[in-house]
Amino acid sequence: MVQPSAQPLRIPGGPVSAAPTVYDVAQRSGVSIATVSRVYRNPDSVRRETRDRVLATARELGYVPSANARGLASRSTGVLGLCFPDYADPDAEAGAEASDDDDAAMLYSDQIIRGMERAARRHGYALLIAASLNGGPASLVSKVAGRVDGFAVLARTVPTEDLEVISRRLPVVILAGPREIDHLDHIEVANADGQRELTRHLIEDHGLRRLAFVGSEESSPDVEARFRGYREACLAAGVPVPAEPDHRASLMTQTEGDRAVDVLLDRAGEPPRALVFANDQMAVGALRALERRGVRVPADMAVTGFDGIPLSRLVRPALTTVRQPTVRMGEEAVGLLAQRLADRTREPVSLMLPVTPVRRASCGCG
Amino acid sequence: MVQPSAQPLRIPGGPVSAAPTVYDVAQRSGVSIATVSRVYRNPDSVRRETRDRVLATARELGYVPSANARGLASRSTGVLGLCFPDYADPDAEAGAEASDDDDAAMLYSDQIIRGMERAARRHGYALLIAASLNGGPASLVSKVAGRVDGFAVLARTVPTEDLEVISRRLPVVILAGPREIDHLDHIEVANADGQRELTRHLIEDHGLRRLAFVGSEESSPDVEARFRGYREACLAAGVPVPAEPDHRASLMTQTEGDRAVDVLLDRAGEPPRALVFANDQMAVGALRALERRGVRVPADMAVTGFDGIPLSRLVRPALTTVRQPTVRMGEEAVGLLAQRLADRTREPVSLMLPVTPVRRASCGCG
DNA sequence: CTGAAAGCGCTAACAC
DNA sequence: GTGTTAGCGCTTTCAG
Repeated sequence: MVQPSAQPLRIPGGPVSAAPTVYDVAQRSGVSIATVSRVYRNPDSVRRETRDRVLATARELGYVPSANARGLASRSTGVLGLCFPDYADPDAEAGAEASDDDDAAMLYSDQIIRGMERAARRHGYALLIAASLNGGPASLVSKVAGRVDGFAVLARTVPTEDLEVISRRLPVVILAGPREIDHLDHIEVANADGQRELTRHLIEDHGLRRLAFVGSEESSPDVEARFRGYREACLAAGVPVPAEPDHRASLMTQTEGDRAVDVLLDRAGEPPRALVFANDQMAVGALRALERRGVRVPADMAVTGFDGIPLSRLVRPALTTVRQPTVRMGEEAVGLLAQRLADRTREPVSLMLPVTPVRRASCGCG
Repeated sequence: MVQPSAQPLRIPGGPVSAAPTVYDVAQRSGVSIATVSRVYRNPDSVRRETRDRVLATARELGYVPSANARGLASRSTGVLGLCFPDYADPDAEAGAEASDDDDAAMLYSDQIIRGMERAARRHGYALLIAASLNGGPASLVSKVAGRVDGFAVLARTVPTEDLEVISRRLPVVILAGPREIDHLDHIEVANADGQRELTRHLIEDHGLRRLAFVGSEESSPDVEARFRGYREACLAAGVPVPAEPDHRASLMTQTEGDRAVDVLLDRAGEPPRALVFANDQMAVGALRALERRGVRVPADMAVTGFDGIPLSRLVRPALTTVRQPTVRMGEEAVGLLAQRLADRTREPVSLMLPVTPVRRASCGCG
């Protein structure tokens, strides 16, 4: 049987010809492009017979609807986005290679991706993820923003000014960190609460009263909040309340945690009995430094971190820390986006998610 | 200062007016739309002065380029995709909630996402991820395929027929499983090698000669390959070679692993000394069942799994298994896609990635 | 270096 | 049920 109008069929694997469009399918199956469109968008609105014919030719031609054209015409994509910074702690990567497997390198962002992916799936959305890499005028932003119905941004990934502009066009939710723009939806975690509770535990349950807090040089709202919680616990327990962290690391990496130990223990005066780090990475580095110096943990020195990264459980002694609800953050983010997509006039929401202290060996528990 | 032509500026947070387009920016900054376009695509081709003016109005208007329109016009998106089945082992989810944290629920697909995300980032692509949920005629496919420059599919996620059609239009790489379509790029893991080595270890290093293999009812190429490796090891060691798995579970879940133990141990004849499961989930379930029955692992019974999921390390005794290079699979997938995008005429590639046996307590090691 | 004009492939009213 | 007709917002020659 000879094909009426040309449109030569292709041999799979051969060079690719121009992709067939609704027009090709329509012409070949003897209907209008509108009908072809309907077959894909709302199958029931087309007579069964017609539909089958269209689907058959589509298949025959290798027709794949262009989501771009679709999005352009319908102004919606069915995709949610996530932008985050290019976290790449060289220490972490190195540690992972040496480690038993890949899990140690699981990052904060990976967990959020997991949460968002699951939630997005439930809501019928796909997820577009992009890490900032710095490019042209509106690189990351234009890459994601123009392609999704709404998206989440990890704090400080996108310049506030850009966010301001974009958020005028589509729903954006800010994750972690402070609410940079007050009319946006926002999700943060109870940093202060977590650090306060952990510190209280050290002081009251373990009877430690000489503590040292290690923060970061760079001002970070998260770290500040944690320090605040630390101070509150000291205050409540009648322990001297420091005005400043005992040490500020230049980066919150393992190497810097290691260095912090040297700084703190070589300082004049009586050394602390507990090292409270603002994140797990530094605490892990500290564990190594202490071992090297022959300081026993937790017998001679308690150590705590913050975040609850997988690595915290793998090190010996296992690290006492405060776990952030990362997966849940991702889920909540999708929830907020979905809600705002449904009602743009809704009042901006700010969620504070609870954290959970995890007591392990490094503080003397377990 | 009064604005010349209307285009009212908006108050952040207020109701959203129609999004500004190149036309708005062009008109307002006194250039043509072509120039606006150039400013974003190739900044150097526009006089600095003009460019700054355009960028300024763009910002003022809250202009965000539409990636859809861009993709439509330029036929490329800068996005790679990943499709995978909606793995949702109820057992795993439940276990995770009870567990210390979220890591236990890290799935195979999550690891691959990690690998692809990192690699995509390095190659300058964003990643679109979508789990199959079954929808209209070409649901998953049309959602992803029309939106990306190329994508990876976890075996059996998309009907082979659909894949056949789509792969005529854009690069596709098949992950794991058999190469359903022989002219596509393909990545698989050395299932047989891994299982053979693990089995050899059980027989030669631990002196076990009465083993039982648990596969799946549903025919799965991965499981078949693992069983093949198992048989090869038996053959090489002079142990009786079974024609069929000793048991086939209906699903490869924890519950079924539990059931398998009952079936195997309540069978007439001498019970096995080692249980070799085709995946970790079942092995974990078996561990629980054995404990309940008072069978000591590994003293009375060795147990092994396959996959190397995080949970395998968390259970007690820790599970001996074979780790799949999941993250690397994701990375390689991006690599293959990037290469094919650069040269469509390239010969199809099939990669076989090595796996690594992980000896832990459940087989008598560690 | 900049502008004009022709699409890219699809959806969405609105007729028939 | 199905066809017609406009765009959606941007890129891309081709002129100037």
